[in-house]
Amino acid sequence: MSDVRLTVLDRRGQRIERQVTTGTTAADLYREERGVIAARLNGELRDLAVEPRDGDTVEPVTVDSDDGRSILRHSTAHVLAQAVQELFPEAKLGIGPPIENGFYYDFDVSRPFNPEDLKAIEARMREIVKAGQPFARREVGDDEAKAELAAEPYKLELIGIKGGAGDEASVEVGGGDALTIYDNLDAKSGELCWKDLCRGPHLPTTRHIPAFRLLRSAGAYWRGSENNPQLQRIYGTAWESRGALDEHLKLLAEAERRDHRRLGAELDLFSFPPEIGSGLAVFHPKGGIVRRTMEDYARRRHEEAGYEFVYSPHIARSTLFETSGHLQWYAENMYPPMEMEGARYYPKPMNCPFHFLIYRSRGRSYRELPLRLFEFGTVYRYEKSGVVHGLTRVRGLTQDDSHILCTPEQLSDELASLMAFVIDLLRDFGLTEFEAELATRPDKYVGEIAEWNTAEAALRHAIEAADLPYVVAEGEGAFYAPKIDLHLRDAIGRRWQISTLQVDLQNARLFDLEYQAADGSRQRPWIIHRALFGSIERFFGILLEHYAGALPPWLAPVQVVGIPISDAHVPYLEQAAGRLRARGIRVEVDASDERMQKKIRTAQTQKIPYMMLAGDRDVAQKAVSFRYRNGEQRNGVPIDEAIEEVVKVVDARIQV
RNA sequence: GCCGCCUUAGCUCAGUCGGUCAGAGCGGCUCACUCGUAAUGAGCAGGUCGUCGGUUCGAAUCCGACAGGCGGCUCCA
Repeated sequence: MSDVRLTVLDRRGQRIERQVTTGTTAADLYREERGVIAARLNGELRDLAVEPRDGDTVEPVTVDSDDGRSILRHSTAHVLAQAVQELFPEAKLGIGPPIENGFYYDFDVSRPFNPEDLKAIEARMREIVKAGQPFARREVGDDEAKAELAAEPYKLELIGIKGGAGDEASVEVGGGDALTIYDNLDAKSGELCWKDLCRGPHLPTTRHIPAFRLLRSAGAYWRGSENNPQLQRIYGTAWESRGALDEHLKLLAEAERRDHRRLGAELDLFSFPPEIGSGLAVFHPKGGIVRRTMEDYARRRHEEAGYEFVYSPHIARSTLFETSGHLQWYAENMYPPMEMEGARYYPKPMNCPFHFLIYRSRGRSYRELPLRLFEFGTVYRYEKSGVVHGLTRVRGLTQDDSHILCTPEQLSDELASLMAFVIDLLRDFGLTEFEAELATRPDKYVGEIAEWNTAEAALRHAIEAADLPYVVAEGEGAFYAPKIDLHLRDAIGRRWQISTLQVDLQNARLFDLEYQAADGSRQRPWIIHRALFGSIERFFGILLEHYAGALPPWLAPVQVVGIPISDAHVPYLEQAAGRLRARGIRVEVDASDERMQKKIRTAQTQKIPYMMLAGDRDVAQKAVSFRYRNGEQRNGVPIDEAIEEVVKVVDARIQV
């Protein structure tokens, strides 16, 4: 009986109208197509076992697509949970969703997992994969599900909150529809091996897992709240092929190689002496050069863009932070106060109140607006001990902070040009891929909703004018302002948050900021807060990772190192170095006792852009020989030309 | 802050069952070598084994607290 008419797409997207018999499954439709592990039925992801009905449209989902990988990872998470419960029968199940590049599963266990446990679990998983257990879906009623899962308290809780979709728990119960349980069956006997409450879809069998690896275990709060019990989470990764897994593991190793904490020590850039305190960095001379170069360049660009430079102290009395609302809203992120002369002084967590006082120090005219106040302002924030991380999450940080005060009419244009300025400056640091996130009014907020809406609209306009890809993060704004967080992608595709732009009307009122308008009336200015690097420290760390330590010559602490073939050539190189120095180039001559080969190795590991060698042949030709970071060399370069080459690259701020 | 792991020389790390276990490589210093594109050789110096407390005849080693770090969670520039 050919009574079911279907529109069937193949993996190339070709549509074919087909008539099949009742009971034909998606698996039957794609029997000939390799790598198809699920189907999209009228746009919805389903198991391959699904039986399409008359008029349905069926598309294949291959394991190497985004959806396919998610399904693969979700199924691998199930295999993980099955292995854990077989080895640790007392383990209670939390949730086990796919995530970017992998999956995890949370368990409530009496004892946390250790690395040996992970090995044993992974071994058991391989057996389950090899056994080729089918994933079988069945729908159950709420009461039925509760009875079956009586021993799984967390699953019961999920059933209870079913419908509250949107979080990761929705992977387990979906939103609204009937509950489903997936049974893992013995491939031969059909006997039940394991089951889990799950929305699906899943791979046809565990054998369809080509490659996976468990990565680590860690504590994680149940349903993401620190008020809930802490479960033990196991992270893993799964891929459509052995090769894809290896690629991913290589990327992880590459990320480790680029770790700015490692590079900071290896290149002698900065350190975190425990004597100073957790999350408080010192920059060594070489790191200092990089940082100062970054700052100098940013300073110059800001000057050109009409910013005025201000300075403010690191501490202020409590009354200032009462006015700004920080003590009311932000106290838990602030360092505790110092008592003096009957007053309490707090280290500042933000620069804004100081800049507002500068604005308020005298009457302001609309003719002065937009007024752009800039400061490399060092602030201190109490970060919980567990979150401090290298330069990207510290307790003392310097923001390239500014506050722009403008009229309501200027707001939109100012934001749009600011956005262009931000992107342009970041591009000069060699960053090219940006994404914006519009963070809107949080639950804890001050001010009027109408003002928030105006501010949010202005920010949205700025993003759209800059033609940036963006997402909206509902409720993620600061308590006093909605904001744009700008993210960038680094050289190996990782996402970092950097710039932040906020529009704020609260503080103009809190600080009673005014300007006199053309008609003689007094008006409130709008305020734009913005930090472009985010913080100098964080940006420093991001750049280091982006470049894997091989900074472009204009930022490199040492731009050229002179390497003599023998001692006799030191004076010759010193002379060339002197000429480079006169052109503003940072150059050293390695006059140590080491062999020339060793000096090259040292310069290479220090990632110095230019090695300038000189031996008898070069001296005879009034030349030097270059060796570059990539190992290439250029011999017999006339000194004048060599100098121009370096100066040109540094001035142009290009990478070599 | 929470869970787990870690802390031995400037760095990276050995150190078994609690008893010559204070060790190596790199780095530093000294001497010799003077060399054409990623490690010349020899010698020397460096450590209250994170800190404090406990167990023990005896602690780098076992236990506890604290500090710092690492991986996550929560939070976030």
